[in-house]
Amino acid sequence: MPMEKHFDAAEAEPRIFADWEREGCFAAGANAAPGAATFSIMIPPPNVTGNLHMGHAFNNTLQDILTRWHRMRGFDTLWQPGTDHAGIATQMVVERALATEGRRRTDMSREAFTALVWDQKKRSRGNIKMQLDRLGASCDWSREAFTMAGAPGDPEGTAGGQDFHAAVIRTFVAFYEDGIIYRGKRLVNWDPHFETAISDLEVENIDQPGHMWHFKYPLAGGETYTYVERDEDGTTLFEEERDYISIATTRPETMLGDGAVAVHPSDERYAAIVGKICEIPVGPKEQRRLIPIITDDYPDPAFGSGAVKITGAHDFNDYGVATRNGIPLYALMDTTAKMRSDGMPYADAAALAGRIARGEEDAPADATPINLVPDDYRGLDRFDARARVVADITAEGLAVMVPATDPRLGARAARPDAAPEEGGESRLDRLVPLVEEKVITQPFGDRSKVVIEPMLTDQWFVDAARIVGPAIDAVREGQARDAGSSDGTKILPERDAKTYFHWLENIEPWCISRQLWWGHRVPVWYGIDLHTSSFRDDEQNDALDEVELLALLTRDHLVHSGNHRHSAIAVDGVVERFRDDIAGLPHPLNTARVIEVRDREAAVHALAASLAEYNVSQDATKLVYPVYQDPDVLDTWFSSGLWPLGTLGWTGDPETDAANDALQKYFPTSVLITGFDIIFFWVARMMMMQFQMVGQKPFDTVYVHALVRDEKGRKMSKSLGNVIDPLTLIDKYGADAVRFTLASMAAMGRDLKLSESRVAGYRNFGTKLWNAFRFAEMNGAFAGSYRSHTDLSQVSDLSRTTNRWIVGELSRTVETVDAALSDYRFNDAANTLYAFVWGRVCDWYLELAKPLFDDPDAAQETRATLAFVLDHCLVLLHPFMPFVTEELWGQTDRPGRLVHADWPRLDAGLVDAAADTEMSWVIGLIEQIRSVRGEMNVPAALKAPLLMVELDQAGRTAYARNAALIERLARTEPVMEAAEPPKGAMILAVPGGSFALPLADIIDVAAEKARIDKSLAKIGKDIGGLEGRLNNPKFRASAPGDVVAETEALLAEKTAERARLQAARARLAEL
RNA sequence: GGGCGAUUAGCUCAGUCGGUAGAGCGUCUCGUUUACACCGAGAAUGUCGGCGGUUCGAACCCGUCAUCGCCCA
Repeated sequence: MPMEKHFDAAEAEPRIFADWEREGCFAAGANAAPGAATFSIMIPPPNVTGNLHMGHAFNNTLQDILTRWHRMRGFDTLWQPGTDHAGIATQMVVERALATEGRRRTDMSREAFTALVWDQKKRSRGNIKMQLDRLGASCDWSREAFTMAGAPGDPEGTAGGQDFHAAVIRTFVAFYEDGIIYRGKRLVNWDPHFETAISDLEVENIDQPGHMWHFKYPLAGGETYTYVERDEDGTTLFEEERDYISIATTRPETMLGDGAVAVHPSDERYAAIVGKICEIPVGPKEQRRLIPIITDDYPDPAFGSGAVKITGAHDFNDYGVATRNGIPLYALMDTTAKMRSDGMPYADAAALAGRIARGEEDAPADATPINLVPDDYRGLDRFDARARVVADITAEGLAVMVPATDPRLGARAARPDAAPEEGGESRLDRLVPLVEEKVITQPFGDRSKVVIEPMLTDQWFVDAARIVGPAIDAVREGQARDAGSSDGTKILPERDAKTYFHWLENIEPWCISRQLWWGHRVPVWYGIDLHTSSFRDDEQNDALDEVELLALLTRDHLVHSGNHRHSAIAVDGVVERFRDDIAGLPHPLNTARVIEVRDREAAVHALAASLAEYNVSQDATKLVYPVYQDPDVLDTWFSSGLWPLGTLGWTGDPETDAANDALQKYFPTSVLITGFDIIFFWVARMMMMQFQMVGQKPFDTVYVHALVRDEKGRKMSKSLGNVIDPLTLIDKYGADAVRFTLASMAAMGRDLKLSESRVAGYRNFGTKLWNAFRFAEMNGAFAGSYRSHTDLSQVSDLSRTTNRWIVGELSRTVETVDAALSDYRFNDAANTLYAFVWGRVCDWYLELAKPLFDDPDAAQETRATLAFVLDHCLVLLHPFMPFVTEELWGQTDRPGRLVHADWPRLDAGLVDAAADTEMSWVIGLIEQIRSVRGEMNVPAALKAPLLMVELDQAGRTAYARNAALIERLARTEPVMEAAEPPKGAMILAVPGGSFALPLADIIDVAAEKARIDKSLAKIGKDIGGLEGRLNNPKFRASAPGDVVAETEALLAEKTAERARLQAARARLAEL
């Protein structure tokens, strides 16, 4: 039964994929040759609740191409799949679902909530796998990893043999013990929507139209100074007496937390008032806060008024100024970025701040308890507060006023008025508050899309600068490495290594704590520090009396006392250390049992209760020392930073790890394929973390790919609505077409502009391949004596040039494809295959083979050659188009599946130069005849007579050996010799001679003249150029010999061709 | 403001060592010749962004300008 005319992708792909999986074709080590080298790739883990977009399709296609290529070559291959737990994103998914029922996460316990997230994880994990399966990704799912596998609450335990959680926690503890991780109160990027800190990488700075307000900060005590503005030459431009300093700000609501006004030390305009005190022009009049005017290098004298208000707790630049100058950091907002309503009343806070500003009192190390939000602003959203502040200051007349026509007002500026006589009333005198319209860069959370608020909070940080060294060195070595060496890690394309270096060499501390519930909980436990100045064992009698107990019990004391803290992989590991902490306490406190409680509040409670009970019972065995775990979780990237080790079941225990075959075999991994957008997020951090934990690089090579854009070159985004879902494309065109499209466009470091017509084109390519097989089958290619594509003997002694030629072409193609894939030039590999399969095999070889099937002497070897060549097409295309190739492979009885077929190793001796020359000549002749026929409108059905006018020996031999092929493909009668072409015949100049098509009654003489004239013009131009070069003595002197020889040969050939054309033209002129 | 990249056929892009520019798609003409109309045959289309330099020779190397994009601040 003949094959169908098309490959039915929708039917075949799921079936084929299921076969592969069922037979374990993708298992680590499948098809490995004995003693084979390993090849391992770790998938960049997608978000477990996410969906794969075009970028993932691209990324995974490239990984699959490399994986399948190596597996067929007999490497011990592992492609490790898995997902990450995506802290914020996943918590968001579950919280959103809760919100539809009107519930919030805080309505339930942390355990109950995370149980819901685990459920969600279980539900969505299959989605990613399904999508990768549809793409044909040959991952080993039996080893599927998850960045939170084995964490408390994981219903699947340590599936896949990896306790990823343990690896993450162990790493944290190791870093903690080395002091690489530390806790600090610093300004961090705070996401008010998710109420968590995020790292600077998770912030997108976006330019937006905004405003800059100008306000007057009055000098305290009615002081005045002369404000003078001068130009570059020192000429006075403007001078006035002022009792204020003018400040520009884009964030008026933060004025409430100002600690100073800063000017540049070189700014002469303000020199007279440096060191003086000014007043923040907002808040209750009777408690106006006073702040000093200081100097710092940060203010830019040319920007705004040159004076900058300093709000250390709400701006990163101001934070620097404040810490350099000892200015207190006053926090103004709560975790949702509303103006604070906790802490002391405004009057007390303002008074305290005043004493600090006047130097009457030292600023506390932690100014957080001081709430400087005036009572009637408390609880307002930050943007509402901004409006209120602006309105209040303006109402009080402390806004800087300008004429309504000031251009800085932007669109709101009044146009210079029409003259009064035209009916306009002059308003030039009218003054309005100076509110500049300008573009301001604002930070947005990449997940929440809300404006990020710099906030002063306690967080955990990785001191990345301490561990960055080996990560930089390794890539330096990698970039410098010679061919064949595997020193260090090579980043491709090289330009991305520059980005990598730039970031690592300027690395900042990495904030790794997140105020979320979903994630690896920070393995640190706290216990209340009872060694405080306010607690004394007054009698020194080593026993607690009631007075002392009362002091301890004072709630305020416990709430505000410090902490002991210790880190270990579990609470058991910290018990002993807490015992040491309390060993120095009075008896019997020093014997208290260390117990774990839920949180700090519970700890205070438990301690108080225990002390109270002791007071009554005097039973020391009932005394407890409660400790509690840090409530925060770790940044997801901290755990994905361990991906290469964690997925292989690394534990950090030397003995266990030495016995872990997979770890020993597949680490370090061969290559990481990932997008440029996570070089910092992920690649750099993996480098740092693997080096720190095991002292080895995680990968030999990092291939960084670009972005998949829409066909107009725009980024695909939900808001633009131009997202192309890879599954939709796969449904429509099949996975092979999608994969081939992506591969063929994967020029290193360049964005892909994806258009559907391109995908359709490669779907057609699959059909072309399909029909080539259909042809082969109809001609019994596989039914004959053909054995297998690995048996070279059947193509080593071919009698026909056509067969020798195509085998040589195949050999060259294999070489080119291997070279391209070795260099990660996926596009070159794909395009080479396309050109070979369609342009050589289908367009020429199949057509040339048809007459050979009718030749009893050639039919047998031609069938074998055809089968051999087509089988190689399948093998070579398999990494790119796995489905259609596997299906075609299965059309014939085979010992195994294509996925495990041997990658070709062809002998370079298969290339036959004589066969190449002969076939080029034959193809050239056929193309010429076809071209002339087409241009002269010779009916396609007409078999044209063909005359050999003159021809050298090589040409005669070539023609004789391929006469049947030429006459069939060019649709000509058997050739006749003619000493002179008849009048009106069309002349074809070929290497070594010329032919004629005597079709005088058909052709249009004028058109034929025009055709030849055109050819002559073109050839004349070519000859002119060639002669120009050869006649230049400097060319002969400086150019390499082979270039000169090549040029001479080309000139000779062109000159001969021109002579033939000229002769033909002369004959036409006789008509 | 700093850094990186791009500019080649109508569109999307290749172009390795400097040696007279290629592919796919699209367009036009012709064609049901027993693999394929998701096809075949043929054709047209270029100031390689501008200017300058190096060179016997520049799409390629250098400088500069223009436009666009990305990253960082």
